[in-house]
Amino acid sequence: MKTFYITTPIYYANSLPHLGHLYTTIVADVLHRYKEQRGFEVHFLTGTDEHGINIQRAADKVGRTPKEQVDHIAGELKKMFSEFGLGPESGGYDIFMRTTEPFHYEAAQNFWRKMAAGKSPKGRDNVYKGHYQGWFCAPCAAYKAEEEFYTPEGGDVPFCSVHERALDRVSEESYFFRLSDYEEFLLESIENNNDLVQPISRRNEVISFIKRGLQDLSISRESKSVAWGVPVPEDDGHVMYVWVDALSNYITALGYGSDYDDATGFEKFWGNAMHLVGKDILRFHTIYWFSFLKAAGLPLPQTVYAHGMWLDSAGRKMGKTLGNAIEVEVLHQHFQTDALRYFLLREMAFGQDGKFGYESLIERVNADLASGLGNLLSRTISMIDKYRGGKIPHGKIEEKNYLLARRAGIDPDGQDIVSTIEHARDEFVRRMDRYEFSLALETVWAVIAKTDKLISDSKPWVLAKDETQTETLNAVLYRSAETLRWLAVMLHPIMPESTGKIWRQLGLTGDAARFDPVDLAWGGLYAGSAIGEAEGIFPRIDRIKVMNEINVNKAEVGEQAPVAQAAEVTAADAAEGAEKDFIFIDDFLKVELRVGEIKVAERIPNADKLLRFEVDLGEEKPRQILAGLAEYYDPEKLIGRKVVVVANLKPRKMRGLESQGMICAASFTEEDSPAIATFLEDVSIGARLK
RNA sequence: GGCUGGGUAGCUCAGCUGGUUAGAGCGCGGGAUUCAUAACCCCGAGGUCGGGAGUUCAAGUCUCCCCCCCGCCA
Repeated sequence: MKTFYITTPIYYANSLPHLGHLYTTIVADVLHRYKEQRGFEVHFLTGTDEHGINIQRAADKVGRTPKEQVDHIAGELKKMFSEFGLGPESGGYDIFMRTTEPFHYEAAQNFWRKMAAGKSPKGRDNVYKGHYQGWFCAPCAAYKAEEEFYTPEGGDVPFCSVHERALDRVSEESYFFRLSDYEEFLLESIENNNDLVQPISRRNEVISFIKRGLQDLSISRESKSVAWGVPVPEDDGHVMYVWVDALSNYITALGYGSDYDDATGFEKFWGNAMHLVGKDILRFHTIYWFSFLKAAGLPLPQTVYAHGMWLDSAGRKMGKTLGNAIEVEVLHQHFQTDALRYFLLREMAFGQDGKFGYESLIERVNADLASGLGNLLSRTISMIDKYRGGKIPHGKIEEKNYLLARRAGIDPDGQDIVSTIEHARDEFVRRMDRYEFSLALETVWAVIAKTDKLISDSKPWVLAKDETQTETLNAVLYRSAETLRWLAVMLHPIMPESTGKIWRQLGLTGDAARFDPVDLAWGGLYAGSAIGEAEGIFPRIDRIKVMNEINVNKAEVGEQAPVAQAAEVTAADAAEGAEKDFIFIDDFLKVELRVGEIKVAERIPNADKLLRFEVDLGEEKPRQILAGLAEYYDPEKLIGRKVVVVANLKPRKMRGLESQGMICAASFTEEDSPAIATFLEDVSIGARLK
């Protein structure tokens, strides 16, 4: 049997689980299920990397031992994975690897011994002892060259330019790996094999990095300065550099180098391995890892694939400082796992960066899943129930009825739909095989659209009233149901739970997971079989409601939800004014009210109330205006709207953004929903109100 | 600074080796319809394809210059 070994990185056990962990693991899980359908015996590894100075420090900080710290993080990760259906109980990962396992110590040491015993491609010792002097960034877990740090004014300790914090001075005895002898080997391996490092753009970066020249790598620390690690064999005074220890996990977990055997085996799976990594750790997984493997006389993996990062909806990196991170807990509370899986694979062109916004997630769920796939299932099941008593009709049309079918706009022999869906299937498989998930899903959705059109065009509700059209109606219903069967098989890796529901509603037994999409043949749905009970698989999400819940939620989760001060006109303000004396026209004219068109409207991360607008007042460029309307309006729906703007209001800053004016809205009380002032007639942008 | 990749409809993006009126999805406006999760179907609006120069019968697509953005540079 063909085998496939898929790995996520083992996640560094110094921070709590976040979207990045979830994303990589979901992608791995999708590939895992897909490859299984395609007939591979798959082994799926994830886990935690638990050694190193950072762990030691993180543990010290919270008063735990390193082991307690890593147990805690590993536990949190497992918990998250199981909440999202990625645990072994849901058919997810096969092994949760932890580098503190005793067998890993033994195996990692054997891996080291093997490297040390061998010669480099240039015939020198792979590992030698020397002296290391330099600066080390603990958060990066990397030594820093001169151009990678700077010394702040008045200080004498340099700072890491990535982490903006002090580097550690390291001056000690160290083992080195003869990386400089591996340039040719690496270039040859990578350049001659397009699959080895993907995507191509990343591969090119790795190549150009190697071409600039490689230096030998320090691969140990004295244990008196870093104790939390795997001891260097035969030399307890040193522990291995975390990356040596961590990378080797991919093989030690398979039983390499120890007696440990989880019934899978190195020989069996190492021949076809794929490492999924974030682009930030690509170098370690290519240059270092490939060289280590070569040094130990082991073959390279099949593929190392570097995926992109999720940015916030404005395209910025997510992080604690900006407070714009997507909360895994919030996702779990408000969204189905399958919907999230779909979104993650559909929204990001795999390999590139992607933007993640709760609003776009809701939009995709509503448009693609509820209105698309879910609705197609719903209408199909409902019609079979209503028109055919819940039994799948046969789909054949006799020749004598061809004319009738044509009259209803239906291709009589169904060849049309069969070739369409076969073609889509081929395309889907081709794209999945190239990890083009987003495109693969687009292909499937084109089939959904086509099927919806088939139904709308043939109008089953009309056919149902015409006895001569019995067969035509049968054919429409059958084609739609059989198409859904195909869709369930194709989409299974992405949405295992929902496709199971589709499967059962079609009255099928067995499991979509067991079908290889390549083997799908038209006609697998048996005429006469009874459909299952109808059940909505993707409920529509009320965008405004859920967005508000999410904001409240985030506040509860502990993120500061700063009081958003809105530039809104309230009745209270107005009422106060009303008690005063009359004003003169001049007073009124001091207020410059102008017509503006909303060009951009969006929520501000973490702000419950504020929306950010860009309003075109016919000036050189649109003005940025903030208004406290987020609880009442869906920003997207406001784009293009003409509104009244107080144009000469003194600009002020809110949440760091300057508001250059005010959008007028009316409301009775503070609690009342405001209504934005608008025009019924067409009016030019920039026109003044008077 | 060096090297990549890119700047196409309000948003996200397709547009291979240059060839008739520049496409898709979402959003927006209108129509039609009722099997369905206010879903589905049809029609429409909206782009001087970053700017400039050039090659060509013909350029989003090739060349050069400029501007801007992303990534990599232990």
